[in-house]
Amino acid sequence: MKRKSAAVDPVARARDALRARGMRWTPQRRALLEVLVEASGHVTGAELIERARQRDPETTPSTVYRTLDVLEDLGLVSHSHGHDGREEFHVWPASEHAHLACEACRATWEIEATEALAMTEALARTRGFAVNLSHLTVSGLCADCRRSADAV
Amino acid sequence: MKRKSAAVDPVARARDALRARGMRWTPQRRALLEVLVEASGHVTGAELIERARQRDPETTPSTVYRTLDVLEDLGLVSHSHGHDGREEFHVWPASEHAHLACEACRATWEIEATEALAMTEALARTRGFAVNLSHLTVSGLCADCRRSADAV
DNA sequence: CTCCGTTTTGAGACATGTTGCAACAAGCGG
DNA sequence: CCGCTTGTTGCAACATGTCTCAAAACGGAG
Repeated sequence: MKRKSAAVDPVARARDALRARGMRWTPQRRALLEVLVEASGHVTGAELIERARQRDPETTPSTVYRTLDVLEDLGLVSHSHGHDGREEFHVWPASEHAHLACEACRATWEIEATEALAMTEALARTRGFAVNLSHLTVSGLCADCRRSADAV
Repeated sequence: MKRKSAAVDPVARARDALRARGMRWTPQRRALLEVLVEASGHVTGAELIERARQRDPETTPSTVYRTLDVLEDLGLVSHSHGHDGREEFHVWPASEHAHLACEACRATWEIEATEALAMTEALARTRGFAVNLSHLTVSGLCADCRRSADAV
């Protein structure tokens, strides 16, 4: 008998977190959660809508975006903006981190909190500003693209 | 006789810069440039379209955005993305700088290159990554909003 | 001044989100 | 099991950009 433990199954944990806040567990939210457990790394809003539609073609964008907002409040996803401003969702971040994005080749990397510490601490000290690291995307040119640009 | 010196008038300088690259000087570009010389600080794309329409109601969005792209190539404007991903244009930046944006009160500040140096240098050293500081917006909570949040 | 090649423009479709509002339904209490 | 209350959904309109393509026009050559 394969029964999932509520403490381990992320979908069940999300459900409990919602209920604990007086929010509701709906088929739409369940569907998106199922999409999310199968996603990894970064996904755009459009991709999530696309995948949710494969399960249920009735899926509407506004519900997806609203659900993502709720899940972000719960800390289950976080979002930042790519170099072009499009939203990118990061699912179940193991640790808080920022992103690095190359404007030329579009590759991205993660910047762990420790690596950004010098800046976030400086801002906290001099301005009392609390940086939202998860939302941060640093763009520029990666080492490879920089070399290519020099060659021109 | 009030004649403008080409070396001083920013609109004339933009015109020359365009021509030097084999690009053309059109009424639409001139109109946007005139809007820009009267703008200061940060403006969103929508605001620029709005203002350009006050001069010429025929102004179309695609032309405005394309012109802004061209002017960014020339270094006359730069753009970054606000906390919600919307474009924000910075006109004739005196110096390269990043932005700080409070997610709660929407206030913004500028971060001079020296202040961000610790991070940009670290990324250059460890990853060979060249940060595009002008495009960078760091979001989070400012000192005031952080206090308010604590109070809740 | 006219012609021509090339760059720009404008129109409209499309992409990605956001928002207001009326209808719906989750989950609680009887 | 039935109704209520209140959180959610879906629709449709809007907001902000981007892209394609034919038509217009800049600006240099003749």
